[in-house]
Amino acid sequence: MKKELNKVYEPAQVEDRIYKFWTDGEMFRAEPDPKKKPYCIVMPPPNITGQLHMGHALDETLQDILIRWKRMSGYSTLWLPGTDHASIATEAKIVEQMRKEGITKDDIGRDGFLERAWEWKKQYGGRIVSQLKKLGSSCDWSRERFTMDEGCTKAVKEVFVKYYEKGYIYRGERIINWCPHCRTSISNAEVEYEDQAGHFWHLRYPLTDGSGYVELATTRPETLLGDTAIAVNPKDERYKDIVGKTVLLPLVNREIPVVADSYVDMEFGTGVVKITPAHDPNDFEVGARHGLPIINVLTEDAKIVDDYPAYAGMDRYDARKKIVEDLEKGGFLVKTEEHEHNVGTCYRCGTTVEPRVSMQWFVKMQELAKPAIEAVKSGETKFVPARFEKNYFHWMEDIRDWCVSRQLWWGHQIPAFYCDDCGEMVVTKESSAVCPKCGKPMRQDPDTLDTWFSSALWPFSTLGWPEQTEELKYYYPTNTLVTGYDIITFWVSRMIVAGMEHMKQKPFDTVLIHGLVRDAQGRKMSKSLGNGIDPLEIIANYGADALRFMLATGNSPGNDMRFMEEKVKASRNFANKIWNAARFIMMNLPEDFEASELPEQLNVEDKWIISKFNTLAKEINDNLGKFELGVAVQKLYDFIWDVYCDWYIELTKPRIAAGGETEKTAQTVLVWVMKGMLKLLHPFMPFITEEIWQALVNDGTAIMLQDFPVYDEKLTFEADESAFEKIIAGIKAIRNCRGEMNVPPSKKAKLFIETQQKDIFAKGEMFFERLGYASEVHICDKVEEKDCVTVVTDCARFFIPLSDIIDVEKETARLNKDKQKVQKDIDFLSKKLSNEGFIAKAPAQLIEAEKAKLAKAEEKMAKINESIAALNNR
RNA sequence: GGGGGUAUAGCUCAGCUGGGAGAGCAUCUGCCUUACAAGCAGAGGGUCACAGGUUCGAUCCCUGUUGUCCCCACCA
Repeated sequence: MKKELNKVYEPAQVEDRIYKFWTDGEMFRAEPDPKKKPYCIVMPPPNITGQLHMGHALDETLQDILIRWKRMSGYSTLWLPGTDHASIATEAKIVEQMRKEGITKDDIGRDGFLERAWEWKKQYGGRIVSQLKKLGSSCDWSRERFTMDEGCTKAVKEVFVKYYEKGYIYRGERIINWCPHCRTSISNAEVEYEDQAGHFWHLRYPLTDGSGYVELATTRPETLLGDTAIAVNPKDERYKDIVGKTVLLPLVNREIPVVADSYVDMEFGTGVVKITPAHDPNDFEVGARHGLPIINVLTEDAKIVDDYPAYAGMDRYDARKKIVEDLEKGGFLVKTEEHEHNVGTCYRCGTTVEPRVSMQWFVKMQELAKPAIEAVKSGETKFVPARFEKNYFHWMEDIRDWCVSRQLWWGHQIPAFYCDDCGEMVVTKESSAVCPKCGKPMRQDPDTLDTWFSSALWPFSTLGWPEQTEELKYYYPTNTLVTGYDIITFWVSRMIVAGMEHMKQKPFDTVLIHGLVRDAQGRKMSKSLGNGIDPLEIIANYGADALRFMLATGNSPGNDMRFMEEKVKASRNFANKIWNAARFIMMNLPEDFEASELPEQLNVEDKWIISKFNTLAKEINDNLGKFELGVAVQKLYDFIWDVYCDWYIELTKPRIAAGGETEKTAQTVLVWVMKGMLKLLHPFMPFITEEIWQALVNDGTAIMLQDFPVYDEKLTFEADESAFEKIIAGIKAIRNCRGEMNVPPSKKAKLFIETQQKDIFAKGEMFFERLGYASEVHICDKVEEKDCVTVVTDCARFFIPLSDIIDVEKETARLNKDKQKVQKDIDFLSKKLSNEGFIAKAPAQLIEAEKAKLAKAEEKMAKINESIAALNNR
């Protein structure tokens, strides 16, 4: 049954082979199975432009842990992978690539561009997928999807038409956020606001009746070209007289009215605002209320339009400078102040967005949002941690219409068609349309849809919707969505909206939110800072298991974490620890060893570890069920390292040396617990656990398809567990004492144990020899030895004759220190137990436990006193 | 302007519904004990930010303060 293992675990020689073993065996495949319960996770589709980064690594790791756990727990488990076409990001990449070749989009036209884009997708779209595999992701790759594949495209059209027919989608001329660099509209969610240092220019506009000037302030003087009014608050006494008059717009010499609008804040600036409906969302509103004309002064790339020859073709910021100069020359500039203001930027490229009036498609969100809000309010869908529900509600309850059209070519082209002759418009799922009025072929809207429009449908489009597939029936609603808090608004909210509207059911029951992986200094990892860490490099150096383990450890849902290489190293060391534990077991197993059930006859230490393992299995399941992956992994670490390796393995060594039946039992228990630990650990460290499993069990089975350990009451041995803890406490006390006295392990000494519980300690004799460095062990009612170091626990005194190094003074001091500690315990406990309130109100179980503790402490105190007295009487 | 996170050992962080504070790394002391020096056995180190409150009992719940980080918001 056994195979030789290398001394050091080398992940690089294992991982690809194991991954192939899984995929060759089609072990990630999921099929609807009426005999099983479904468990489904749809993977947040990474962008095809993307390279694997730490954020993905964390996201994937968490999902894979859950999926592997559920798979082993008997669910029909589908983890559905895929990628996102990422319209803006991908288009930008291709445009950039073409720029290097000296060509533009217009040179090759829409079809030529799309051809290039698909080519690009073919070439790079698979890159991120192969990187995901390196992490050990157990997705059903046979079901891999792409947001622009046939099925998703069908779903997108279906939804668009349905929304349109129900009146949820409309087309209109609105002021939207425009990115002059990406040359497209973007939605509110895609704008990031940041404070920027700027100026506040105070200008004066002359009244046309010659009665003076009106002073106002602006942060954007270049938009003055598009001013169509100035506004004051109707309640503002200062300006009562000028409302209804007109002013002459400087530089442009256009006569524009002074209007009264409550939007104007009297306290701010001069209480007068210039109104530029085409370039400011508020001004747009004011303009609409007062019927003001909308004058657009900027081109798509934020240059001044040709209508203003003095500035035509100038970039908005150059124009700003020139206009301020000209205003100054003309005597219109009163003063310039420093001013910090909040500026919207494009979340993709960081360019300052330009509010711009244009014809766009919108989704009316308010009605659609209601069932989505209700789904979370009612607890149908839960966020973990729950606090993110507040973010969600905040966004949803104040939701604006969603601008879904993009002036891009890479994406789902809007299924709307226009007749150039009569202006008729048709919205249809068909790929072409004929004008119902004049019978002529219609032209499809050139715009594409926001990337998030298709990802909003991801939980059901990937399962086959709009077809009623078996998969859709079986796996929808999906179970857990794992994602970062940064895309709750972009994606999570829109999936819930779409799920409630089209499926009439929530898309998933839990949203597990994780934080960001930051660098060691706590900064965001970013390209511009160059502080990103490549997960693939970490995998190459330490192994995927170490990276996964590190990402799962010491991390709680929703909180950011720092990436530190030392943490990966610690995880790698842990992997190595298990590796060597397995190696130890196997090198001691006989050639003909057959892994078997636990024997009837078990030693107390066997029952001790089996019982502890049983508790562990229960807790791991509990923690995973509550999404406390970090807690679960910590418990596993402690059990494997401290309980199994540092204690149990050491305890088996004398038995292995002894041979015979006790050796055989030890081997059986060693293997039994090891197998159980490997199974518990497998979701976290899939590769090494599979590799060890293969070597240890060697019967062609895969650990990833084994049953996950669960609590089994037959395996709990409370009495044996606590009995053996007494032996451990004794050994620890002896080691502690020897350690303090700097006695090396090689210096063995006799050990006399004085106890009332001889039967218990008798079972530990060989352990006191091996782990307590005793040359021989004597257990008795009363020890009369002289010149002994004495060590005290609550149920025994340990006498170690070390006459050559014993120092009465030091020994007394040591015992007194011990005594002080115990006294503190006694004080604490007796105070607590004499508190009437405590006795009256604390749970009875706790009171009993505290009483027991006090009794033990008092017992220990008596023993210490005895020892001190003996020392003094020497 | 609203909303939220966070404050725990020198560092990075855990701590499940309130019942004597934990890990990793770092530091110190012993150990090549035939699975592992990527290791073993020990040690030191914390008024759980501050001030109140609830409670028999608070790191945990409530209020306020301070520091820090984030999200949202139309103030020209």
